[in-house]
Amino acid sequence: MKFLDIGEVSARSGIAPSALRYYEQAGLISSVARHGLRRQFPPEVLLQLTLISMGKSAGFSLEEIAGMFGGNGTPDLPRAVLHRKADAIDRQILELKALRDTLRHVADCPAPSHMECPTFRRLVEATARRAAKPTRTEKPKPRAPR
Amino acid sequence: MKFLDIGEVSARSGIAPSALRYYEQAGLISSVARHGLRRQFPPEVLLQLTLISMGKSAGFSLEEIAGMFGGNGTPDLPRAVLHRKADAIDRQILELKALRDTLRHVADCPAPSHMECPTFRRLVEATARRAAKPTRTEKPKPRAPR
DNA sequence: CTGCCACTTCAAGTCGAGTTGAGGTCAAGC
DNA sequence: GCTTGACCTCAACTCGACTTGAAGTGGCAG
Repeated sequence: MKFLDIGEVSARSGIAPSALRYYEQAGLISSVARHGLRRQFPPEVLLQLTLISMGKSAGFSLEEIAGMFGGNGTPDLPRAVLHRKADAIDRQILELKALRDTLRHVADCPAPSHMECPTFRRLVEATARRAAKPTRTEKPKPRAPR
Repeated sequence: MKFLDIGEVSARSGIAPSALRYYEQAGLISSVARHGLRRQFPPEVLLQLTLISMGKSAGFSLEEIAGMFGGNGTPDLPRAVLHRKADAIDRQILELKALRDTLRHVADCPAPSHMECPTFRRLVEATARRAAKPTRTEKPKPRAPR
């Protein structure tokens, strides 16, 4: 009875109905009924959508996100995989901190060319060193996180 | 004299030559000469590429990255803008932490449906609350960070 | 009962970020 | 002096994530 019309979901989540349909097709969310033609979603969908946008902003593809939290909102993945994802996020946080610090430094450092500023180089090189260790021996292709 | 051939740059950075050419076209990096046809890059390009991949993994578009660190490797943006970018990254870090915690919780919580687990809801809702404050009054379009 | 309007489907289009393929060039090693 | 292999250009293609457009449907207001 207390289902949300797709328009409702769209309004509350800020996500276009077309995108919601797309997500449903991709198995990220699922509607439970129709009112006329209109999809009706269970209220949890709002939580799921939050999860989805978190995942997206973390650089995961919709497919990966679907893997983390299946259409039911519960993950179908083994714990170990989830922990590995979490670890990946931790590494990404480190990178983001480096980027943030670099940015702030660049904003404040009066040096004419940052490429010569030792602080700058240190910041960037620290990251380069971290990024340099290849996680997988197979497939050295960098595989952009999109 | 001590320039790097594009092949060298590709090998050291792990970025395909085609991508390097693409970046050059996009104004993110610039070659300084040719050896025959082959592009020669100054050594700083490796630093710039590190910056670029940091930016990419932070979810910035190539265009935004170009804005942060112009082709010269030095930013052409006013300090305030850079600081705002840094602040945006800080917000993203918070989101990532929430996602990571959610993931870890999901991996460990034995509850049958996470949608009912109060810890889970708290985690997600905390994020939703943060994400809910609209930064711009104009254009409520969420504008995925890609 | 009639409109209206937000939804529906399905196909096609768009945008960013590259990759791929055809046809060409060049400097280095044999 | 050839051949080879890695690069060159330019156009076309791919892929993910959606959006847009055309043509249709159905509940609700008047």
